[in-house]
Amino acid sequence: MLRVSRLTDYATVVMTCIAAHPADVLSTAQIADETHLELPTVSKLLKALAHAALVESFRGVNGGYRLARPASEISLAEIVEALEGPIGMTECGVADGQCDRESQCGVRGSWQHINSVLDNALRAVSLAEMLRPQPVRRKIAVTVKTGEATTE
Amino acid sequence: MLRVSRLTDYATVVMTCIAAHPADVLSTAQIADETHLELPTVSKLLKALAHAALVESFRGVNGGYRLARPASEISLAEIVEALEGPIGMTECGVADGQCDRESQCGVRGSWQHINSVLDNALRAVSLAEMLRPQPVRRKIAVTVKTGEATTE
DNA sequence: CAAATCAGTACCATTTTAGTCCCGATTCAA
DNA sequence: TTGAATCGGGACTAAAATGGTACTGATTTG
Repeated sequence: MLRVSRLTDYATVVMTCIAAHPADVLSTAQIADETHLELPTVSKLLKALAHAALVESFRGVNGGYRLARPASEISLAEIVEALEGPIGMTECGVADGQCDRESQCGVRGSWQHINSVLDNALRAVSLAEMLRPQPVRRKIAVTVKTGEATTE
Repeated sequence: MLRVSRLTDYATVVMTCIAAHPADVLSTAQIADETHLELPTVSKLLKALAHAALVESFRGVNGGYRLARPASEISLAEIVEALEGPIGMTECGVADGQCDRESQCGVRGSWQHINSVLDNALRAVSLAEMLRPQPVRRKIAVTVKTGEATTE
């Protein structure tokens, strides 16, 4: 599918929700309420985000979560990594022993290049930017179905 | 996991295999043999690729497959789309009715930006480039686990 | 006509994902 | 000191996607 998992998608929503209240410690229940996500799901997400040190947790009666760093210093890449592990589009090891053909190497190299571009893009977007209502950059991908590479 | 499916990975290998024999019509069996992939799997891949008009098929005794266009005019994006449908990392519709909060819009916009970057990168790589043994571009992504954005 | 080969569909097994639940640990407050 | 609120961690289940297989039919060549 070439897309991020739904939980990761949710995680960005949860993070922006927390970032929208920089001064407060929000409980899981509050966050679930604001984001309209199920409480157990939010709980699971927050555990992963806390584990990645993107949010701070506080136990006890008035406990909850808060950003571990300013929103401007948290990148989309970090949120993705917190939920899905290291960023990379191919398994690289899967097709290992089977393809010692001449063609294989080129494929590997190309995929690694794609990985690098994607990684940089994810790292360049901060949580603070995601907070803004419409931080629309001009270039929106128009996926042309029947054409060839239109951008070249 | 933010990665392309294994079949898509295989498809790039199959395509480079065909591209390595520009003059010939290769049967499914030959391709399976060269790529060391299972024959039924290769067959399935080729059907998808033929359906997307990336390869031409020929029936009958000496039938098989051939590139529909020169390798230089086929992009990685087209191969990915042939196997996985339109490129996009979020479902955009999933979190639709539930998040009319202020934060939501920014998240959407940011993901669309990422999509656009990825789409351009995939479109910029041609099959011909994948054929070359080591077309390594310099920037290889080093995914640092505990640091923040190191590439910025 | 027979053999080779692609086309299409349907099917199954495994893995992954999403979501839920439970119980222990911690903190605050009465 | 007791109890309520809240996080922490793990186990568990159900559903979906994925990868792989099998079967049947159509087409072409000789």
